[in-house]
Amino acid sequence: MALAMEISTMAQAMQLHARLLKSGQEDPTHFQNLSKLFTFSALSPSGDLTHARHILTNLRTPNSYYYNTMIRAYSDSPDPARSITLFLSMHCRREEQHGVVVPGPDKFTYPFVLKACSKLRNTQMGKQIHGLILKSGLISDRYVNNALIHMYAGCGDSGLALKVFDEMSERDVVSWTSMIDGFVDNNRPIEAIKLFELMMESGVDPNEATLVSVLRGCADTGALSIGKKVHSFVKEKDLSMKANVGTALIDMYAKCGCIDDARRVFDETMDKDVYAWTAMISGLASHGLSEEAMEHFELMKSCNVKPDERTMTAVLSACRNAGWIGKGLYHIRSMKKYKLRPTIQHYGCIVDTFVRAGQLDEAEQFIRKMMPIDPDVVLWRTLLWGCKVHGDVERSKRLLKDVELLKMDSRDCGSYILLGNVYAATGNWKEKAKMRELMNQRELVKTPGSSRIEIDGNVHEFTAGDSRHVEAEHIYAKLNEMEENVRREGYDPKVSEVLLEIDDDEKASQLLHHSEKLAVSFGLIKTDPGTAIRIVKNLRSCEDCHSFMKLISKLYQREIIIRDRIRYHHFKDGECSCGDRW
DNA sequence: TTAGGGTTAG
Repeated sequence: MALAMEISTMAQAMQLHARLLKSGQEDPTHFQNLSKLFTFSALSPSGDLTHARHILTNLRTPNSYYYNTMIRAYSDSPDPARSITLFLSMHCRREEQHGVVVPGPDKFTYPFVLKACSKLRNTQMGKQIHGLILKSGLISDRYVNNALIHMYAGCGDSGLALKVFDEMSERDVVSWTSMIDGFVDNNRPIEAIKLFELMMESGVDPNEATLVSVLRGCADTGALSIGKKVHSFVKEKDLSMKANVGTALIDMYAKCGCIDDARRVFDETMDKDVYAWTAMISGLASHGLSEEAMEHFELMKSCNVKPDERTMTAVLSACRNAGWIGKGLYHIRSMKKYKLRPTIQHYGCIVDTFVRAGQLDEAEQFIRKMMPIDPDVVLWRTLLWGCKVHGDVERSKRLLKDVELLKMDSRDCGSYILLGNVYAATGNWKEKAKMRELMNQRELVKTPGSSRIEIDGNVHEFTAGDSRHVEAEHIYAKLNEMEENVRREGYDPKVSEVLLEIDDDEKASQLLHHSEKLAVSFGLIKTDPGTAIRIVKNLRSCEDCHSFMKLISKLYQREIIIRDRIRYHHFKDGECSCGDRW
């Protein structure tokens, strides 16, 4: 016991360990202490992995617990590759220093090393380890399978993740959650929501993690009614107080256009941390409520919650949406105070603020002279987009020469398309044609715009020019009919009747979604603003949509709210709250 | 042992 009390620092432990090794004595108390110290240094957030590794290296008879714990610690560290290296030494039963034989991997080893593969997005290694698991006979282990799902999804292959999930004989809540989360992370939120529903039908009780994942899926698709159902579930189970679920709810409501509900959840959330505050600030900012967003930021600081990089992005985007250049500059400078280093996103917000205010000179100077880091394609594209909007042909020509956007990221179709548009705006049709040709040569497929809409709890997804939806024929027929009406008579109020008819007969027809046709927006007229927001959320041709909404709000004398990529637009009597900068 | 909240632009 005396010995146990003695060992309280790593140095003492090392010393004693060396002494004991030398004398050949083995004191069980000592090893118990060493094990405790090892676990502490490997697993506590303040732990020192070099110490833990040192202990492991010097053990005479290391058991798999030590190795597994070390692999686990490495997989959570900033350098997960070490986790794989150590795993390989276990796999090869490689002898470490002092002739110590390394234990082989067991069912605890695999989940940790798979996590490292996921973090490194190393599918190849993940697949090889999957092979080893098959050979080892551990493939029926639930934990191992759950980790495999997570690994494949984390590496961007939700198909393989689903294969593992499907082939599992016994699934638990973690299996379901990992798969749901994997779908969300791989931009398949509709499948995520469907799987969640299937999970409920199967009688598996979701936990907080599941709810958080499915709420993220709802936020991505605008699936408000499912989000609301989840919220009721949260209330029933009395989970709403938890900050993680609260944050997911705030984000979901804000992204579905229900800022009041977001505020309500925020007020109910106990122990608001930086995540919850950031979700609220960013939601307010995207709803054009910049003043309130800044008030929340001040309030957050007065509650002793320190902002992080993401909070600052939300704050800067509030400044951007309000057109506050001075404030934006003030806040990006203030980041130093919080020991935060501005990233390209933060600088991007500032450049965008200049661009939106039409201060293209300032924007360019800022990129060239004020930024301590190299600008990326997105930044140059923001400026180029500004040239197009503000008709600064000379600058765009100069930028095209100087910046060589295409070389910076030759796989990014957005640049080609924007450049093509700029050339077209300057009347340079030859160059525009060249862009198209270049895209073809490099075999770039134009990423189509896509949007999703929820009807009666089902989320439908559409891709521009896509005709795979089961009701596609009807939908496109109606779209064409409406488009014809518009073309013939300007705006035709009969359109709303057509829509009502569609609404009664076939629900699917609300899914008027995007093609880059104006007709897209018609579906909003007889639906609530929340639906309107959700439909146009991903619209590409915002300019068309914007002018169309002005027309509709005037004709129908009602308020319409839509959201483009940056903010919400409130149309009243044909005027938009954003000051109509289109 | 495994899963889990907030960011911009396009």
